This record gives sequence, structure tokens and C-alpha cells, in this order.
Amino acid sequence: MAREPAQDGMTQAGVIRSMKARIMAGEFPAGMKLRPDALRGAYDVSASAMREALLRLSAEGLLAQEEQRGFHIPEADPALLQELMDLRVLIEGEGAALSMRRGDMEWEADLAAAHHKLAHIEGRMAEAEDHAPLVPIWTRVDWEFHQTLLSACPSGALRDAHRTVYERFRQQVVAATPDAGFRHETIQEHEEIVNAAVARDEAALRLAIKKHLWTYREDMVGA
Amino acid sequence: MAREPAQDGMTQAGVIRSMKARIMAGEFPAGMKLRPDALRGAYDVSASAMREALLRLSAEGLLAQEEQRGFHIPEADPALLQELMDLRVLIEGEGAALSMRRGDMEWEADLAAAHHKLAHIEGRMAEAEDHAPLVPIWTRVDWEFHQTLLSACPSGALRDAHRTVYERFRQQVVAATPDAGFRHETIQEHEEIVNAAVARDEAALRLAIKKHLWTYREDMVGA
DNA sequence: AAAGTGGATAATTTCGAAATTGCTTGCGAC
DNA sequence: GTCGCAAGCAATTTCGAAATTATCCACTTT
Repeated sequence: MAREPAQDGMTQAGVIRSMKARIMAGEFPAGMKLRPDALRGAYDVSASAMREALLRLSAEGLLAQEEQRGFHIPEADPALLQELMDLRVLIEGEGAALSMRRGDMEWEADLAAAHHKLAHIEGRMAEAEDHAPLVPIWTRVDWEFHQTLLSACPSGALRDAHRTVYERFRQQVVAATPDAGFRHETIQEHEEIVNAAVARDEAALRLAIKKHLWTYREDMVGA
Repeated sequence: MAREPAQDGMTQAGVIRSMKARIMAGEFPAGMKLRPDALRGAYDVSASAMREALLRLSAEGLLAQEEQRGFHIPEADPALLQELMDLRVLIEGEGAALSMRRGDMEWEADLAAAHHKLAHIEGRMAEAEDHAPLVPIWTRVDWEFHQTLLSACPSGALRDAHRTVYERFRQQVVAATPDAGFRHETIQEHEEIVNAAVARDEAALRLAIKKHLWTYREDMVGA
């Protein structure tokens, strides 16, 4: 007992999770340099441990690391956003289809529950004037919804790939748009995804996912 | 000039590349624990730098890291292999199709060149009694071929995802089978991929890729 | 005799500091 | 007045050691 585990008691995995959530919520502006020595105070860990956490985040593509130039929040890149969008359509469409085939009634119930939470938050956002305080919550709940959509997919590798792409996609959306990309149409799009899923209509499900994600096309990319 | 850069002159990225190649070539048996202190001698770097390299490799899925129990070569897992195979069919099929659409004559030439090298190595392997000494070379050339197949794909995100899946897939194949999964049928399968690509037949290309990768189905998975 | 416990050893992780590298500011030359 | 260069400074990376944790072996107990 020579060392107090600090009052917050954050483990290394906890630091990574927290940082990931903060990045995806858009707490740090695009291009900002993240110095381990400056952030170590927030979690009461050493600069080395903080560096290790940032290193793992950069390996997942959530941070950019330039040799001898530290870590940066990735800049908003419309071309990259569209690439991630297309990739997410490919992977999430396939994963959702596989999940729907294998999903039982409990999966439907989980999906309904996740959608209920999501619809609740989105309803509050639609009414609120300032979306900013709700963005971190919405970001997390939106992820939970899409994760639940693939939760019955038997391939863990596919779910991992989906998580990676989703996180990078979210970071890009947050960097490019205010309100983390929330739109009023989002509410109905999520509903269409749920409806197609419970109806066991694979074509409709893939189309609903495509429509949901493709909305970012007109908004960001001019060409 | 207070410090000699060591006779081998390995940078950190070089250490990662080298380790990646050694893992994918099957130099380390499955389940082997890789200790930074033991491997640091091969590259003349500190244990911390070696640990950082292993950390990045584990973030890509090429190594398994258990909390407080160090790094391990992932065990051969037939279910994981099949998952990675399906995922690779999905991503490589899409990437190759996109690459074929955008690919010009130079892309065809690059593909022909990569296939020429690959066919040469595979011809030598088909004749040789002991495949072991050729495995590291074949592993690299096979990667170059499949990378070239997607080289005209405009999406860097898709190419990155493909690289990640390919590397994990290769590691699993190497762990599960002797000769890193080389079979005599491989030669013809690679040829069919090239033929479909130069013929600009997208359906045939996707089918050829599927057939090429699905061969691992009967071999590894009994169920 | 077998199982559980205690201590000793080895290994992984974490820490603080040194060293290399990139950036900035001031000075000199054209 | 502007461009080029050099020195100082800040920041990132790397290093060796300390500390926490897991593993192994001997010993006691039932």
C-alpha cells in the first residue's frame, strides 16, 4: 500500500474510453494538438501512461500522429468523410443483414429499447434551442443504437471493423459540422431502420441504412 | 553526435514493419509470449521502444495483449479465421470492383507485374520439396499482389481496412496451416483474378476473389 | 497424500529524467 | 526591405529503474 490509487481511480482502459468519448463528442477542435503532459492532470496518471493511451487511439485512427510532432485531432476532410461513409454503408449494411438473420426476439427487444432511448434524446434535441449540452449524450446513445443493430451478427471481426469505422466517421462528422451532425430527419431515418429490421426486410434495411448515412453527401461535399 | 545510431540503423517504424513481417511469415508459433526485453536485442532499441512497437501491433490485431500478462501471438481460431475470411471477401471484393472501375492501363500493367512476380514465386514453391524458406517471400509478394489489385481504389479508408483485415487473416492462416496456406490451386486462382480484372468483368472478379478465399473453408472448418 | 496457503521470484507496467528533434526568434547579408 | 542562417527554446521520444502484479514452489494442514 505504498501508493494511493488516486481519488478518481481511473485505470488505463478508463482513460482510453474517456478520451475516445471526448474526441467523438467534439470536445477538442479539429487540428488541436494533444500533449500528454498537459492532459495527464485530468486523469492523474503519468505522461507515459497518457502517451500510451493516445498511441492506441491514433492506431485506431481517432488521432493523427506525425513523427516527432506529437498527436493532433484529425482535420475535417470532406473526402475522408465520404470514404468513411461509403465504408460504413458497406460494413454496417452487411452486419445489420447478418444480425437480422440470426437475431431472435430478444434482439428485437434490445433494438426497440435502444431506439426508445435514442428517440427520447433526439426529441429533446429537436425541441432545445442549444444542442451543445446534449451532444455528448446523443453521441453515445446513437452509438449504442447502431451497435445494438449489429449485436446479433455472429462475426466479432465484422463488429470490430464496424466500431472502428463508426468512431472515425463520428469524429469526422463532429469536426465538419455543428451539433455533431444531428438533423431533424435523423429521427425518422432511425425509425425506418427499426421498422425494416423488425419486418425482416433485408433490402429495406440496407436501403434505410444507406439513406441514413448518405444524407451527409449533400451537406458536406459540394462537388 | 553523442550517440551512434547503431549499425543496423533501425527506426521505430522499421521495427514495426519487421516485426509485422515476421509475425505474418509465421516465425513465431501461436501462443508464444513476446517479451520486449527479449526482443530488444534484435533491433538494438530499448525495451520501452520495443514495447511501443508491440503495442501498436496489438492495436491492429496482430498481437493479443492481456492486462498485466504481456503480449502473445494470437492462437489459431477456426471461427475467427472464417470471420476474417468473410470480412475480407466483403472488403476486397468491393475494393477490387472500385479499383477496376477507376483503374487505367497503368493499373493493369502494375497488376500484371505483381502477378508475374507472384506466379514466379509460386512456381518455385510448387517445385520445391520444402516450402519453408520461400514462405516469407511468398507472404510479402502475395500481399503486394492483393494490394495492387486495390491500388486504383479511390478510397484510402477502404484500402486501410483491407490491409488490416489481410494482415490478421494472414496471421491466422499461418497459425493454422503449414506453408502459410499455400496450395497448388492458389496459382490458378490468382490467374483467374487477373483475367477477370483485365476483362473488366466485375461479377467474375468478385466471384474469383470469393472462390480464392473460400478455399480455406473446407480445409479448416469441419462443421 | 492432496489441497490450500504463504513467501520468493520473475515479468509487466509505470514513472521521472535525459537526449534527440522540430520550431521560433534574432541577427546578418544581399 | 527581404531572404537566409544560426542559436536558443520547447516538445516529443527514448531510456533505465522503481513499483505493482502475476506465477511458481515449498510448506503446512486436514
